[in-house]
Amino acid sequence: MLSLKKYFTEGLIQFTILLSLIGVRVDVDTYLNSHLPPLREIFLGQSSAYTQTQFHNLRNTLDGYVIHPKSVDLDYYFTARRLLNQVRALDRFQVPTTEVSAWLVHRDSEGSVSGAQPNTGIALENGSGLQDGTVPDNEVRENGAEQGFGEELEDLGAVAPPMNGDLTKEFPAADAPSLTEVLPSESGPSTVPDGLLSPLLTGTELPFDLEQQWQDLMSIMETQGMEVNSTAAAGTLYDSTGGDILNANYSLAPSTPINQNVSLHQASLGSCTQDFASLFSSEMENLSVAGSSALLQLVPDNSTGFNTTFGSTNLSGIFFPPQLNGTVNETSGPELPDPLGGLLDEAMLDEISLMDLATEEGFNPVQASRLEEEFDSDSGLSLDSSHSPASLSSSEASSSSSSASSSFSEEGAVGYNSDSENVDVEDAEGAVGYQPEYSKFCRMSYQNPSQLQYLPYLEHVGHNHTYNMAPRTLDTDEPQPATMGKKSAKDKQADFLDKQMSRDEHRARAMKIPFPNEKIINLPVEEFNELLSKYQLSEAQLSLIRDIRRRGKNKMAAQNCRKRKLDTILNLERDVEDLQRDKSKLLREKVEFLRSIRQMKQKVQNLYQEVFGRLRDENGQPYSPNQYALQYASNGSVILIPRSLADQQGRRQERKQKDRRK
DNA sequence: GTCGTGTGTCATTAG
DNA sequence: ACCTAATGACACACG
Repeated sequence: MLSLKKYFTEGLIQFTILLSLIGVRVDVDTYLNSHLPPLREIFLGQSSAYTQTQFHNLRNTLDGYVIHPKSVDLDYYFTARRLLNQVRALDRFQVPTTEVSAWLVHRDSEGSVSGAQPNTGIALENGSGLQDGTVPDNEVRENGAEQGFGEELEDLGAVAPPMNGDLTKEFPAADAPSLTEVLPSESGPSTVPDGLLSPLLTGTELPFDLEQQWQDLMSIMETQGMEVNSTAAAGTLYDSTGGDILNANYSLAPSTPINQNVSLHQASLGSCTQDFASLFSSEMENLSVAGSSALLQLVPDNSTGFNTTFGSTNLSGIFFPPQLNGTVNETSGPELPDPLGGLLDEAMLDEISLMDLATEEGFNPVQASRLEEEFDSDSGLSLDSSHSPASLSSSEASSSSSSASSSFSEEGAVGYNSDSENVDVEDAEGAVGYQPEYSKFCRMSYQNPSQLQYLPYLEHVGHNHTYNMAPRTLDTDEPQPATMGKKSAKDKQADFLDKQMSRDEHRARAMKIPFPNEKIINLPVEEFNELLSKYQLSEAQLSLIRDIRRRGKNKMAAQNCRKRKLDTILNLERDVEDLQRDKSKLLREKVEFLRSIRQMKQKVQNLYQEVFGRLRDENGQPYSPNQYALQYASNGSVILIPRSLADQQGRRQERKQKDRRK
């Protein structure tokens, strides 16, 4: 089959070359299954990448280069490839350029927000609005977040739900203990109320679908569609619809939008719910029960102790375990090994997996940039415009430079004038001078000589393909150079049209063929047969005429075929250039994303350490990071669990992730 | 003389 | 069956 032969030779080879040059792996199945027409066409049908489409006919009928043969289908194909490349390059790790800024502010007994403790090192990009401590509680909720932080934090990308250290004032502690209950103030020991562990230990059901909220959060993060809801950030830290303090503090309000740039006015650990929700695994559903008494649920109490503990604390980020972060904030308390125990939500891990991979494997932005540079410079495919065409035709360049200024006709005329083959004017129909070389380009379906400026690689050609001619016929036919040089444009055009098929022309003359070869070749079959019928021709003449016609048509076909090949190569080179540019662009974007993710992880780490460092047990002693870790349950609760359990969870999480990727 | 390139031609195939 | 386009292969001319 022609299609198989053709496409599996030309088309497939070209694609192979192209794709190998750019280092792209082709998933043929993807194309075949995704109904992307180009590759399907290559294998299954018509493709203009290298097709038998009759370009010459297009040119003949539409005046040559006006219709560029560049394939739309090919463009479509490469567009599809580009998109696929983008997807592959990003590898699902495209995370919003996110910056988290969380604020921990406590309110004093008079109800005003105050920065009871100085910021302990976590950058408070927008901390000024709260640390004055003069804003009334409600004002903070309603105005502070919206005005003091919401605007400035719009650039921040991550979700940092607000914390409120004094939740109980708005939401009476009823069913569940608040975070502050397990976060006694530094001024005095606090005991964990009996009810502290109850929500987890007893499996108390939360009125809110925190999992759903978490899903929402993740979806929002993934789509980078986070929007600031300052009200939620400041005032709706706790669900106003639920009386459950725990829920109020550690869960998102069901309808609370996740904010990309949230400043945590009135921040309390309760608001960490949203932070943790971004990170912690849903597996904590089980953990909350299995954890037994070892689990401490971080819930606020009604005392101000929480305020003194977490006041003016910037929870700038989402809690990330150090092993994910790679860098530990040494200024924010004791080192907290593996604080999250790998209980990050799969989705989150999925998003950052690539980054982790990158950072852990040394793929930092600098190296990425270097990689990019190497890619650009050492791709094995130099596609700069000055280079690519060179291979195409060194003669093209030379001929362009040498003869670009001269018109085609002049070039041809000179070239053929120097030829010794002079042909006399033979018949009245236009077979004027016989200048085979001059006519070479005339029959390439480019009827307008000016179009040949686009074919510089042809200009220098001055070959004499009369090698099969009998020597005697080559001597006297061609006009003298002097006369050619003085030819008028009209004469040149006539020559242009008449001069071709030197050998056949001579043969025709020798055989006394009564009509020009141009007619023999170009007349339609009917007219051609009619022409033959008008003359009494011998069998030898008829045979020659048919040979002339056949060769003439085949000559044009060969020229078109070569031109088509050349166009295909040029288009492929151009497409490779485009793909190179796209790849470079995507690589740059990738580096930027990696950088953003790293920053976000650092903030998360800092926030985690900040929160953990402020936790106190019933004796007022800090928890050892070697023994405990913060976890976030799927129901939104922030809990303190033994590290061994956290590690176990982390391993489980990793296995789950690995399985998912398989 | 050799090599690369351009061209013409033939044979073949498919539409 | 014939015509034509397309194309691989080959030979030749030329620089």
